[in-house]
Amino acid sequence: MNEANTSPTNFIRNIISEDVKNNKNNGHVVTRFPPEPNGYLHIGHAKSICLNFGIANDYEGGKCHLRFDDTNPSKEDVEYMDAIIEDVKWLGFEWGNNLFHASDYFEQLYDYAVQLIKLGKAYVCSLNADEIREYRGTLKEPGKNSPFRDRTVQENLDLFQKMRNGEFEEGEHVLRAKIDMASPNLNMRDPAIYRIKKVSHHRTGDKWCMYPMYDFAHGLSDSIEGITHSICTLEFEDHRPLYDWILDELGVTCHPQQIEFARLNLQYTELSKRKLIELVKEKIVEGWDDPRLPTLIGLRRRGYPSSAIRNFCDRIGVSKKDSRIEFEMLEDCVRDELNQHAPRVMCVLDPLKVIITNYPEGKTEELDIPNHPQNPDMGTREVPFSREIFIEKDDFLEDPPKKFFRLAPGREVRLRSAYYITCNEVIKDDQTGKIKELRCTYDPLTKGGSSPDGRKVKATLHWVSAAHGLDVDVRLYDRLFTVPNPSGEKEGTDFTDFINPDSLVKLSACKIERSIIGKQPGTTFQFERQGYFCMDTKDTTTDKVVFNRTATLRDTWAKIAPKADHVTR
RNA sequence: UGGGGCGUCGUCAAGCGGUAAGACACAGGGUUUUGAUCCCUGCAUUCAGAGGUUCGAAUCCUCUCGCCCCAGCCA
Repeated sequence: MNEANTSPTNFIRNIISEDVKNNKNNGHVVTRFPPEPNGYLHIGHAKSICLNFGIANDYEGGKCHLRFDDTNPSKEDVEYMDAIIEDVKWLGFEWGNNLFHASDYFEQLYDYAVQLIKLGKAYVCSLNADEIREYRGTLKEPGKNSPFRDRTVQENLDLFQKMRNGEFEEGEHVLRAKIDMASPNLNMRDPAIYRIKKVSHHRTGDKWCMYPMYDFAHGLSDSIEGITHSICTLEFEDHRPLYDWILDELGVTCHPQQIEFARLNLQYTELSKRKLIELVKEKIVEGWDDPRLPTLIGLRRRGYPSSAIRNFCDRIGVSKKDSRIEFEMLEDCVRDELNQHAPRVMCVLDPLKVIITNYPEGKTEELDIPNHPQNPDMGTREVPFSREIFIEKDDFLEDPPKKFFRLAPGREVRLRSAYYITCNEVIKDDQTGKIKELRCTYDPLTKGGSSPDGRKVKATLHWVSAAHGLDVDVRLYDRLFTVPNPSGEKEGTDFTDFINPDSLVKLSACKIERSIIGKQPGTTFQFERQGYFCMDTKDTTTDKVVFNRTATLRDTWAKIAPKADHVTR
């Protein structure tokens, strides 16, 4: 293993390290990530991708193949295949020439099936689907043999050839492995390994009218590719005896070791493909790339850096225990990354006009402001300051509670990197009584944000010059569900019952400093004192910039405020 | 007695017979021109429970309890 940049160890890496030490597989390590192209990748897949590709990276000469498990053309599509390739690349992994498809092996797989028939270990069964289910028995009772179980090899060969030739209709026959109808493991009760599907395949076209099942295709694909460790999720644990049976009966030289780990569950979201598809198809969200979704394409649009996701996958570890990760873990990874690299900028989400009465009318000063307070290498930018500015509505309280130390009548605060201002007057709307604007005075000696006499102010506010600021749309995203485990609530409820109505709040007429002009969509900034925001790649146009909130900043005030004696606005 | 798997801090997770790492969360404190960041400090006498083996057990044995997965011609 390489010394630097390796992921934390886990039980799978322990097994592999032991194998390498014992020179099993001549010391080679080959893994694979085998998605079915029937949906978009999500953060749960990222766990598997980081595991498989991470192992390949960390072991000398290690490889990880990207293989599409495309054995069911009625559910799969090239659209998904392209998206998956894009997502794995984005996550930062490479497979070189090792891009494969189970469909690449259809001919070999067919030969293997023929071989199994010749071995007397597979037969064509002419029971229909319902009958097969009946014959299978139940969890507690054994199944019974199919009446077609004892067809001769020749008869099976003949029938199987005819299946391939398209001489039968869908459902008329299936090819089954001949194992044990009394096995306590239902997967071993003569599982179907080929079924007729008169559907054209996105890669092989109309060449085939029958396709291999997962259990048959998967292990053999692994074997054909020389995979050493076939890592999959827990629900396949019961399939391992079948995986091994197929490879043993066929006597292949490469017999990979299947190892199972627990799939990722994340609080306040859903990671099942079926449910994600439902959210998209029912238009509960705006598409696969909706920033509220845990899909990689959605997270990317939301502004999550791939490094944050990789780091998250390292932090959560790998084990066989069913678990549900707290959302805070992911958020911390995102903040950790963005805090270091996101340039700072000021944006007022909910503007309140402030007129600085003693500042000369018509005057504009260009202030030089650092792009990152802890990292001078990120440079500075010019931000115009003038007599009329906007501050955040939340940053002023006419009658502040004790612990509120932002702006209030008679109080002095700092405008970030600009001046100290003191509020003298509150202008209200005659009709509604709502605060319309503030009249303040500034101290010319505090330019840059510090006073020569060393007096302190308790708060620093972000601001945007009214005449110079740009109007932008901002989308505030929050968790998609109101409960940690939407599918695990009381009986009779559906996960869609718990959609968070406030998961998306659209703001318009937010005011942002104009330094963002010319910046690329997809760039993530820190809006000082607000959070991290990513310029939307889809809806940003030349005359309207749209930002997606990636994450808020940690907000200690939000914790204190409800406990403060009184908060009025 | 259908089969398979899993139970270590609120959430993840190391640990593999020698006396409970780490991360997130949480709670205090310090620094601070972001109530951010950063920095300190605290946070499992105990490993689902009960017995047993041992000088010594989260680790080995026995039983009990709890949770997850499996009856697609899906993957």
